[in-house]
Amino acid sequence: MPSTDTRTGPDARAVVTSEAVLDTALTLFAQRGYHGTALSQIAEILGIRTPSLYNHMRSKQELLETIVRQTLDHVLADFHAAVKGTDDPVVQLREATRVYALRHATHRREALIVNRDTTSLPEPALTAMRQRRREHERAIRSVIARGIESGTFAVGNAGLASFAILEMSVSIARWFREDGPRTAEQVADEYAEFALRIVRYRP
Amino acid sequence: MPSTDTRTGPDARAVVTSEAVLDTALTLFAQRGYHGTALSQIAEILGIRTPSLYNHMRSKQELLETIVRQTLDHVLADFHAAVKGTDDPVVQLREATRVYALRHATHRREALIVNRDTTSLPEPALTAMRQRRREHERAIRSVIARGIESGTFAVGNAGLASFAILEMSVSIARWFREDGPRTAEQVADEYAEFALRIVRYRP
DNA sequence: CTCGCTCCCTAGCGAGCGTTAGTCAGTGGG
DNA sequence: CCCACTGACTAACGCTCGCTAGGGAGCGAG
Repeated sequence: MPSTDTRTGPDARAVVTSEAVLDTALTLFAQRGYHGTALSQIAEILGIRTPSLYNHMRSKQELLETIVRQTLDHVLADFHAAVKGTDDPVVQLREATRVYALRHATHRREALIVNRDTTSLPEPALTAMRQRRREHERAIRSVIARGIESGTFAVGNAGLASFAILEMSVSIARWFREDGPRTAEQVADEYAEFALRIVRYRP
Repeated sequence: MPSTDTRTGPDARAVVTSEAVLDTALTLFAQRGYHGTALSQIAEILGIRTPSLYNHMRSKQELLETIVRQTLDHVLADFHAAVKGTDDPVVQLREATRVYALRHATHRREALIVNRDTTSLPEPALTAMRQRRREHERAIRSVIARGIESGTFAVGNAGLASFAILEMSVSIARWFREDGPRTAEQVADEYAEFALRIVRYRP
């Protein structure tokens, strides 16, 4: 949440941090998209004029790049932590899906921006970010492939299954509400179960 | 594909139809997003100047609205045709998923635009389009709910499952290639099978 | 007290946007 | 043959965009 000054009145003067700028950008980019958001809108919410934003950031593009890079790094870190403890494809796929789904429920704005606006990044950032996503997808795919090899999973094509699992999780960011009937953890558990069903793991 | 004049040379004069404008908009909106696309880019591809576009359309917004409305209408028509012949939830869910997935493979550009840029529509079109999507989602959900009631499906929550099934299908538009290893029909069949697995239908 | 730093402000630049108005060349039908 | 229509053009509009320059108020440290 943007931390503005507590003073009010005619000569109230907002005091803004770079975290507040990033947070507001997060909200607006998620709502209207990167190209659909003007810096003036970010500034207005923070209670300052547009040029003052430049005390806290270098450019609009840098804002987007920061958001995307941080998010993808977290996703990869989540994944590696999730699969670390075991070699069992069942546990690995369940855990990898669970943390991925959980992140999309708890960090909805970041997820929406990454999925909608990554392509608006300039090169070379675009290629770097695409590579991070591919890395994650390939890792999931190889977990499924090992499960197929060992006869634990029964699915025609590991690639198709990995796409389906990843993208159904991404969608959580679109509909999940914190004040809804289910907690983020409950939803993540359900989706982890869906993932195992897709690869037809029968306990 | 844009149908331009066959003449070439220094004084070649492009001749453009409104279908060609829509088609080019489809390609660019899908590639760069609605806000990320300028009319000048559409005009350049068609080989005309920007103002000439107005001989074939009313506004940029109208282009987007046409794309979204047509696509969602086709999705709903697909669905109703798919479930018409039977009351069996298994067949209905498989067919509904199959035609939805198939459309996302064969009409990738439309699907990408609907999913990314629907929120850029002005009211009241936005509400109308959201309602069409909800209608579709609710219809899928009720198929699943009937399957649960009859004991054919075993899944905790029909809503969660319907979201997962719909959104994994949407993702096809992101990776499918016509010249890839699988045909659109094959992919659609696989995803229809995934849908039944998610609701744990055991043949 | 005062110096220097932080961070806001106003003013303004240059570019690009979607859109309108008005013009003119080519084409097909009477 | 000519006239109306189609569909391109140039010119220009008002607006918004991201961003820069330069100035000044408030605050903490010495």
